[in-house]
Parts: sequence; C-alpha cells; structure tokens
Amino acid sequence: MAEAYDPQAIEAKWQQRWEEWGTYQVDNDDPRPKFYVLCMYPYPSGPAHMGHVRNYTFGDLITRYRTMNGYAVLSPIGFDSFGLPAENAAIKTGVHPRPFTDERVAELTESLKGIGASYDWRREVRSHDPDYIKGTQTIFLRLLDAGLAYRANAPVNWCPGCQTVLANEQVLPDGTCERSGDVVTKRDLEQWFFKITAYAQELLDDLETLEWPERVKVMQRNWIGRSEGAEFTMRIAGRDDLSMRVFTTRPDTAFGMTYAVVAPEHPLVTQITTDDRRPEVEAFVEQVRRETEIDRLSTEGALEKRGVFTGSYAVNPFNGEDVPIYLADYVLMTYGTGAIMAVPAEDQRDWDFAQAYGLPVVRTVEPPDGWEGEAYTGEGPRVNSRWLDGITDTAEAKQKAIDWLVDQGVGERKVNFRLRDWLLSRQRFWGCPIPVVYCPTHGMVPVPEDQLPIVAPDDVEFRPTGESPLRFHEGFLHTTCPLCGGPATRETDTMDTFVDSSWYFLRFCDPFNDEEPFGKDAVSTWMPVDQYIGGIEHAILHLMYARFFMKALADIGMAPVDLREPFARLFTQGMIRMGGSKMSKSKGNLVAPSRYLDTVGADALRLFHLFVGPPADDVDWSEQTDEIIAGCSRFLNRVWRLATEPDAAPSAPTTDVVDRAAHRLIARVTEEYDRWSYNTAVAALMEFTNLLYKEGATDEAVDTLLLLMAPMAPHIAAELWERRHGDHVHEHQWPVADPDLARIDSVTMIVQVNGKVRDRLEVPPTIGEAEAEALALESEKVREQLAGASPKKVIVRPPKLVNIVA
RNA sequence: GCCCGGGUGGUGGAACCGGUCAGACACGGAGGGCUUAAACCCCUCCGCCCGAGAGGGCAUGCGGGUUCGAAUCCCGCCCCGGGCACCA
Repeated sequence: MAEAYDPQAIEAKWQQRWEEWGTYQVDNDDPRPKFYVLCMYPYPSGPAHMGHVRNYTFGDLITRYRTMNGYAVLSPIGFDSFGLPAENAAIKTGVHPRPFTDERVAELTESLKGIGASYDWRREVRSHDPDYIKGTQTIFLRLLDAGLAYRANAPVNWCPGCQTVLANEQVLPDGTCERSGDVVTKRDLEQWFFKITAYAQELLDDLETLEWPERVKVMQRNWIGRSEGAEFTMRIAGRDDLSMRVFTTRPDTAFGMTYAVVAPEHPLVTQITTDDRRPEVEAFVEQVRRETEIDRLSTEGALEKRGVFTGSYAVNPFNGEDVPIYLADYVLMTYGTGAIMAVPAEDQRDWDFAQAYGLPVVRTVEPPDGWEGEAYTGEGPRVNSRWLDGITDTAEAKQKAIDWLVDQGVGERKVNFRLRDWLLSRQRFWGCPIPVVYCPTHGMVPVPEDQLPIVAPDDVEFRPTGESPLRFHEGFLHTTCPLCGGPATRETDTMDTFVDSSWYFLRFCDPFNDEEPFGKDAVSTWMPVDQYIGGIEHAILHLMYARFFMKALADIGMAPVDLREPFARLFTQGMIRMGGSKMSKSKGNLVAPSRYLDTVGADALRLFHLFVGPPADDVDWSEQTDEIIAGCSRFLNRVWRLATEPDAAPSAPTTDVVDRAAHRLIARVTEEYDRWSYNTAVAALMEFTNLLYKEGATDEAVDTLLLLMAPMAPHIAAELWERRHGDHVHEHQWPVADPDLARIDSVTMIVQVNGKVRDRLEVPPTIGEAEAEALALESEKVREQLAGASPKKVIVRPPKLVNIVA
C-alpha cells in the first residue's frame, strides 16, 4: 500500500526547506533578467485572513512561475506597521503599541509562511523599525528642503472619533471618516502638507503609460479632476478699491451672468457686505461654519436658507452690467478662486438658486426646439451675446471669449484641479514623528539628518485628547535648537501612515543601506515593480500618493531621474464577500484559513482561490465553498495517487494520445498563466489528470503535470517531484511545448445547412477552401438536406466550417 | 444624474478574433459498482419542454437590428455591483 497524501507533513517540510535554503532570496547582482513582483504590504492585524491568502497566492504563483522561466525574481514582504488600531488598543488596554504590533507581525508572518508564500525574508521592512523611520524622516526633510513639504494654516478635516485630522482622501463621500465612521468636521489648524498638486498634470498624463485596470485609472482621473476654463476679474460696482476673481469653465456663457457668488469664507466678505445686510450676512456665515461637511455638500435642504445677498454688485466685464453678489454655501473657498459668476440658463445649480431667490435668467445658448428642461448645457447657437451670437461650436465660443478677456487685460485661460495638497500630519502617537523643532528665535528648524531617527519614547500615556501623546511627554517635547543650541520644542505630530507606504517598495531594493533610505543603483536594478497586486480599495489613496512620491523623489535627485512611475503593471484582485458584504474583521464575518490548513492543507486552499473564478472577480463565501475546497483536495489526491501508485491508471498508456495532450497542455497553461486565467488553467490540469486516469499515465506526462502545477500547489509538486527525481521542481525550467506534438493534425470541420449543423468531418487543419467545400457537398447528410436542390451560396471557413445556404 | 463593470444550467464558472446543434472544469443531484456496513474510491446520467424511442421545439436579462451564422457586434429598455456627484 502506497503512502497516503499527508498535506500537513509535506507542507511543513517544504516551508522549512525553502526558508533554510533561501530558495527565493535574490541578490542585486543576479545576472538573470529581473522581475519585481509585489503584493501590497499588509497592515499587521493578526493572523492572515482569506483576503491575504487570496492576495499572496497570486503573488506567490507569479514568483514561482517567473523563477521557473529564468528570471531573477524580487519578491519581498514587509509590514505597514504604524497605524491607529495599535494605538486604540493601547488606549483601551494600556499595552504599548510596539509590543502589540510586534506580536501581530509575528502572527501574520507565521500564517504567511503557512500558506507557502515565498519571499526573500532578509529584505523584510516594518514601518515602525528605527531604520525605516530614519528613511521616512530623511525623505521628509529632503522634500521639505525642496519646498514640496510645507506647513500652513488651513481648514482641515477633523475626525472626532479618531481625534485627528484626516486627508481629503480619507473622508468618504458622505462626509464620514473611512476608519471610524464618525462625521468629519472642519477645523482651522496649522498642519503639514505635501505639494502633490505640483504634480497634478503629470499624475494625470502618466496614467496613459501604465498597464493598470481602466477603472482604477478612471478613478484617479476623476480625483485629479482637471477642468479647463478662464479666470477673470470683476470690479465691485461703486468701489474702485475692490475687485474679485472668478473661475469658470464656460466663459462663452458670460453674457448670461445674472448674479455672482462668493464663498462664505471668502476674505472679501466683510468688505462687500453693506451695513443694512450685515446682520443677515454674519448670521449666514456663522450658520455655514457650524454646518458639517455633509449638510454643506448635500443637495437636500431648502435652497432659500443656503444663500444670502451681500448688498454689493459686481460688474460683468463682458457687457458692463451690474449683477448682485451673493454668498452661498455651495461655493467652496478651496476650489478655484472661491468666487463664481452665475449663469442660471446654462448651469443647473445656478438655475435652482436663481429660482429660489427670484433672480433673472438670460439664455445665451439657444436650446433645441421643444426644450422643456431648465438649464441647457448642450450645443446650440449663442444668443444675447453680442459678438458671440450665432456661434454654434462651444469650443470656438470659449476660445473667442478667452481671447477677448486677454485682449481687455482682465483675464486669461486657466486650468483648475480638484486635487488638493496632501495633509500629512496626524495628532497621534503611533506614526513616524515629523523631524522638526520649533525655536523661539529661529522658528521652525529641520532636525539635521545626522540626528535621525527621531523615535518616539516608550513611556507615554495614551489618552484621546485630540493631541499627540508626545505633546505631554516632557523628555520628548523639550530639546535644543540645532541652530543656536537654545531651548526648543519638538513637533509632536506624526505622519500619515500613507507616507510610510509611499516608498517601501524602494527600500526593498536596498534594505541594508544605512547611509540612505535607498541607493539609486539598487533602485535602477529592480524598479519599476513589474507586477503589483492588491485590493481595489487603494485605487486612489495609496496608489496616488506612491506615484507622487516616485516623481518627487526622482526630481529631488534621490531616485533615478527617469523613473517616473513605481508600478508598471497593477492587478486588483476581487474581494471576498460573505452574506453580501465584504469579509472583514470589523464585520465579524471572517473565516480563518487555519481551519483549512489543518485539514485539506495550504495547497488545496490555494488551488481553491485560483479555481473559484477569475482573479479580478469577487468571491462569495457560501455554503458551497467548503464543498469546492474539498473538490480541490480531491484533485490533489488524484494527482498524488497517479504519481505514487503504479496501478492508479491503466498500465498500457495510449502513449501517442497522452504525449500530444501533454504538449497541448503546456501550450495552454503557459498562455493562461500569462493572462491571469488561473481558473481555466486549473481546469486544464484537472482535465489532463482525468485523461491520464482514462488513457494511462506516462512518466513524462506526470512530470509535465507536476511542473505545470508547481506554482499553484507548490508543496505537493515539490514532494512528488523529489520522490520521483530526487531534485527540486521549482529549480526546473518551465516546460516548452513541442510544436510538432502540440499541433493538432486533425480538426473537426462543421458542415451546416442554413446555419444548422448537419455533419462533422475530420479534416487536416491545412485544408483549402475548394477541398473543404467539395468534401462538404459530398456529405450524405448534406445531400439529404438539399434533396437534389443546388445551394444558393456556400460559405467556406477552412478548417472550421462550411455553411451551405439552400 | 453621469462614468465604468456585469446579467450564461440547481450553483461557481467555460466559450481568447462572431463559426464544434453554448454549458469546459468543478460543486450539487440521480442511479450503479466496491464494502458485512459506512467513509474513501470508481462508473453512468443531469439546460428546459414535448416524445416510449428515433427525433423535434425552445434556450446565454428583455425587445429590435446587422450577418450565411450572434452569449460575442449595433440600437432601445430592465436589473445587479462599483466609482463620481453642488469642483463653478
């Protein structure tokens, strides 16, 4: 009796070997062509969950597949180990975030090894390691020096639950915090920003060069939000000392301006408010201040309460007419100039506001006959617009309007972006400290690089105060000024954890460098990442920030100047759902992988994730799932028996059939690996196995099967290969299909009469048109159908089909 | 409202460029074999409807269209998922 398949025994054995042998360690001077495969480094929240298993199964498959194809594959792993959960746990339990995090990292490391994922563990990075902190701080200081980091007072997003400010990207569309779900409010605070807006155009343009899912690119384009238009000056009627700037995307409609609006926070408000309007205006400004982001951006609510007349008038430069200036909460100080011209006839918001306040409407684009809508934004001839009248093409009319503004010296073409600068400071403890000090004499002074890293102390108290606990730690807070040596205080804010994740892929290229965060040569060797894998939830945040960092680091000379994009190819895997919602710790619907590792084993679980459907699709974890996993395990058992029991399959294999099938399989699976069609690749392996059970197995056929499944189910493939050959399957070259054997030398040609299949003929694939037609017409079944009539038309598509139209 | 995806058997999914009466592979189900029995394992069958059978009809969300031929292309509609949404 042959030995049974024992997944636990062989998986433990091979995981240990891969680690001991350093199978997937790779050096920077490796002569093979490079391939950098990277899964987004995880936040260490404890043992791996199914989402991790899915993610790292894909990454591991690529690592092993590329290695077998002769590449030097860089496959590193690390941990995004700063962040709120560890600090919240500290507040709750008093345990310092460092030991808490280290424990979670150890757990996640164990379970990643448990699924057989292969990494160069020497290169591991953790955001909270002093080495890494030093790198993050060095980069910050260089960006500060280059003017790409700055401090400013700004109305910022404040989350009362997290007791910290948030980046715009971390506020959900409904105005709540993406982490805690609390309603985010606005506060005026002195904060740190990265000048990501300096790269708005390049971030937009370079999307074209990336092999990324289209929907991720679309999301980024929307987020950057480029809009072209004009900016111009309007005089305030009767006030020669005052004027305001407005931005519009439709300068061609300016003759239809019937009022103007400035944001309630606009600096001009106090000056343009007339005395009789002052009480009302002040009350309105106060009301808007108190409104949450949700109220303010909501389309609900009575418009009558959402604006107020200032008492002043602006002069429309196009026709010299005065229009009333209003305040309205829907005009935002943070976009454009914080002031707009309002054209109700061609803008629905302006239309609605005009209706509520009894303001006039002047059409400047003639709507089509029978138009019953309100604002009309389509094409049509200009009217009521003097020198624009009659122009139908909007682009042309815009250009003329802009030319006129330039001519008059009151305005010019202007491009605006929705993208705002990246607010990076956080009033939290468990993040990378911002390395600057404040000196009474010298103001803000960067900490010299030779004094890095600035590491937070361990003996702090965790209280949710709205300020970093560092602020209450006397030893950390008080220091000396690097310039004058006098007493100074440290910055106590820490950095957003997205700063850490914006350069970790560069550190992986050069993890032992203690001079610099990374060396240019090492980065040139490996970058860009050839295949990046992660969840769609990072479509904007992480993937935008990292792109910005890459460009900025190249420009300030830290990275190679021509390295503009970090991730050449991106794959976003589907998420795992249960009962209709995403499987997550917070929803309490996690299924622990250990349950499967302890029974069917890691290979079967990995195979399930590959087999269940296209990698990009979501997976529904249902009652059926366990059955499918059991099916994957059954398949591995069949392979095991085939490779270990001589009489598992018929003893006299039909060698010819099996050989040909094996070589067709090589061609098919290779092609499917290359296009991420893993579910059909597994199906092909199953089909082949079924064939071997039926036709008999040759040694060569079983070897082919093991080689092809080695990236998917690495442990069983390694074990069986070693038993058969004594060496290591993953060190083998990927098999190449013999074209003579893989070639199909007889195909079934379909013969249709009026589109219905009436016969099938075995023909050589090289058959010509005339021959195919002749063969088809000779078919008895065709003659029956035709009953002597001659065909009207014959469509011949050799070698696949002949269709006879009677 | 706008922009992307997607609707295929009882289920997950195949079908790369329009061409093997669509449904690979797997799950599930039915029947059978092995077994004292069960599990494991093996074999056969399973889109729907009519028919004893041969066979016929209908089928890829719905309605049209293009084509010798449509799950695949075009137009209109319905449903599901995701993104954006006072950004002037």
